[in-house]
Amino acid sequence: MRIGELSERTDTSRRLLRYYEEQGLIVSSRSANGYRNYDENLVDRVLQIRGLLDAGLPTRIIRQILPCLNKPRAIHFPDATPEMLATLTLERDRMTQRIECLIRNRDAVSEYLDTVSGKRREDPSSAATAATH
DNA sequence: TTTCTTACA
DNA sequence: TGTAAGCA
Repeated sequence: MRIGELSERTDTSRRLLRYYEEQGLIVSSRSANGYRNYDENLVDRVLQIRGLLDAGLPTRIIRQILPCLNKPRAIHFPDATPEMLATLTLERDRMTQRIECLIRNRDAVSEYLDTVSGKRREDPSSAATAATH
């Protein structure tokens, strides 16, 4: 498929798709006219990349861990370099921190919402206590 | 019309 | 990342 279709199917701008390719996150072949040609499996790959990006991982990390995320369970001890395991562990822990922070903020927002909907205007300003990293 | 590259905001 | 220019 061409960039337009991949863009629509992944809800990602063409600009970003070209950027991901430039960063080595995805690959493509070229048609005679120079147009990029993407494989079907790139749809899921792009979606996963965006997920990782949303999780806060920088493209350089994604580039190095994407290959091991694709071939999970398989006992590929041979290519599991200690550096990679270290970065994966670090990133996982960062994700955990983000999740915990999100949970606190969500609960704070919920509390505020409950207070407001309950017509409890006693002290709305102190209802929600937002958490920071 | 769609995509391409390059470059600026 | 968006957008614009100038091609193909």
